[in-house]
Amino acid sequence: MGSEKAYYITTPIYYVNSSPHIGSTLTTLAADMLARYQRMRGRKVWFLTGTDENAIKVHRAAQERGMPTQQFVDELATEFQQAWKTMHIEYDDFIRTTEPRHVRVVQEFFRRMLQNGDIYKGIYEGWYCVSDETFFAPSDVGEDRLCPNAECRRPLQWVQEEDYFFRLSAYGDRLLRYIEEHPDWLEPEFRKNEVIAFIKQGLRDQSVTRANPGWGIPVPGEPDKVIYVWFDALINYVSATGWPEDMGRYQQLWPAVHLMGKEIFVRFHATLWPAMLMSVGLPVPERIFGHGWWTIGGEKGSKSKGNLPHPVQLAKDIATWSGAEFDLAVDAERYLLIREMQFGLDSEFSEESFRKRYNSDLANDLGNLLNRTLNMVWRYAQGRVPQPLEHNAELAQLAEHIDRGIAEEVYRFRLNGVLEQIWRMVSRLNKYLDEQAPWSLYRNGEVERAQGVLYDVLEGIRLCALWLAPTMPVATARIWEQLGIGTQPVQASWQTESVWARLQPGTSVQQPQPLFPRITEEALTVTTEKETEMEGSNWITIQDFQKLEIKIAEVKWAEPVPNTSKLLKLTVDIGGEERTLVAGIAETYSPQDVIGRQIVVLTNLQPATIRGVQSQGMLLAAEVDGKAILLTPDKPVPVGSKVR
RNA sequence: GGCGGCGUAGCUCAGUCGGUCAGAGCACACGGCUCAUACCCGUGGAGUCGGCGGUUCGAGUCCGCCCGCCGCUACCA
Repeated sequence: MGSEKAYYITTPIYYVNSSPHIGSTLTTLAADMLARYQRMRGRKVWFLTGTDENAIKVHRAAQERGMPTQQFVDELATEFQQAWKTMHIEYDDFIRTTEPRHVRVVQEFFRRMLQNGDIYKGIYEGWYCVSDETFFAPSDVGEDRLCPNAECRRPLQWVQEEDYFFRLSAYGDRLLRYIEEHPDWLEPEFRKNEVIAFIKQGLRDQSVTRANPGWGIPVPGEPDKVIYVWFDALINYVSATGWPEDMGRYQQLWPAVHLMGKEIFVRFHATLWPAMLMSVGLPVPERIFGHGWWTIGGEKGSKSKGNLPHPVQLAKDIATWSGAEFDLAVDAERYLLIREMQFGLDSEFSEESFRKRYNSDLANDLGNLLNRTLNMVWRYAQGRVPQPLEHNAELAQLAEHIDRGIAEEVYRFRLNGVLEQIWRMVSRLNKYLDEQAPWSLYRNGEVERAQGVLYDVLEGIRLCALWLAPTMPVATARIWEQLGIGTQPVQASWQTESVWARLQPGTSVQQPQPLFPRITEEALTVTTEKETEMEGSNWITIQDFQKLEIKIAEVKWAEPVPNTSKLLKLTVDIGGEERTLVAGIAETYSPQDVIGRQIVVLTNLQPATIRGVQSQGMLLAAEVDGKAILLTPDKPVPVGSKVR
């Protein structure tokens, strides 16, 4: 690495309690795209991702599996690395918070902040579960004061623990001033406003240590305490630079551009982290961008709900639907994940719209363009790149505009906008072919003119592939290969290659080979049938049904759950036993409406704490336009009657 | 509750300082082409720009109120 300041881009370090999902894939993919773009533009780039391994929950998850914690995190870190490799994501560094290089720096941060008075000793109070060795926020604890962990449910203790605190409260004004003076620092804009509102309401000091549960980074000089997870995790961005030992490397890298999901933008990346850096005397990050989520039915998709595909599985699906080679299906997925999302906002995930987009953009527009052009090159120019007739000023100018447009979109993190820019050229080329109709020219004996048109289109395709390389590194390499170019676009210099008429006449092109075969209805039907066979149908067996314990209950009491609009807390009798239920029926029913009524309750559902209230079962209701309509017995029945 | 945002063609959304802003893409219909992965190209529909008032010569574009939806509101990697 030279001495010039690198483009240092980061993703959050991912929590190793499960495998990569579509959310972490989105962040990492976006970072990969930006890193590849900057690299092609000739900047030194350092792309960092990694895993967060010090959380107490990780330790517990390992213990539950009867596995040494280190081995557990090793395996999950490997899983992340493999997933990224499969998705054609190429990072420069993968940091793990259990690594000594990170632990040292966290402790150094702690020491410095203790020294300058920003960390002080205080009393942390909270609900503590002895069994889980975990603190819970008051908002997570129900009135029953039982452990929110559904598998635990033991009584919690109100404990006071001597802990260290970070004087976050002292940084509000400095943060606000910095935000004001650097309008592009936090993006998107509407989230910046959330940060401002958050800071303006007043910042509170933050506890940064916990009693040592046998896992985590020890507090220097106090082995009975560990650094609390957020304080530890955020520092990875600096510890990966080699600070403070390798100041040369640090100076080339820091500050970084941070990319993350919106859930950890406001409080952590845009508030706590910059304040920590200010305290230690380091520059704050260069840019901080929080993107939206893929949603299903308006809610954040999650693996536990099983409603969003696993990224690798989605690539396999695309390959199956279309018949595309797996690596090209991966690139197609990369394209779709970026193209189908307004990067700052949430986007609704739909397989169908992914398929439509695949067909219209990749198969019909881009793929078919390459295919039809090469076909004509073989027919009308003996499979060699022909001579241009004259400089095509119009297309050359369009290329320049798009090049500039891409730079602008990249700066604003509008990654879908980058792709929209490129499609201006794809569309123009398809149209240009129709306008010029080289097949007619050839038939009329105007061979050179026909060939000139083909040159222009080939050149346009070459540029599109160059521009698309950060998004689809493998597919664009195939395109250049088919054009007879001996190098890969990802390794090309944007500056020298993003210029009209770089394509060398005379070189042999390859026989056209569809990169992105269309997804047809027939293929889809076959796939669906296959899936049905493989996964079993949607039928459940009578045994499955018998696992459900459904009873008639009587509502003894009902009251709204504070600070919610949809929730009622119900106390019900299920036949000699009282249960508390949280039900989302407040939009349809008031407490008086339901008290005394008989309802249908699923009584052996795993309890869950909702808004601080533990719900010990689920009331059954019909859903009409999103509102709940209660199910009740046709005539009064003994409370506790089984439903079957 | 407080702060912020959104509600524009069937769908997803653009609309910068108020005056060709009533738009794009997809979908649909019709037409053209035949080099191509039944592709590509062209044309079209018309939507009270959430509702009601107001400011203005003129308002999706500013102001007020109302309806609906959403985000943030501290320890959730």
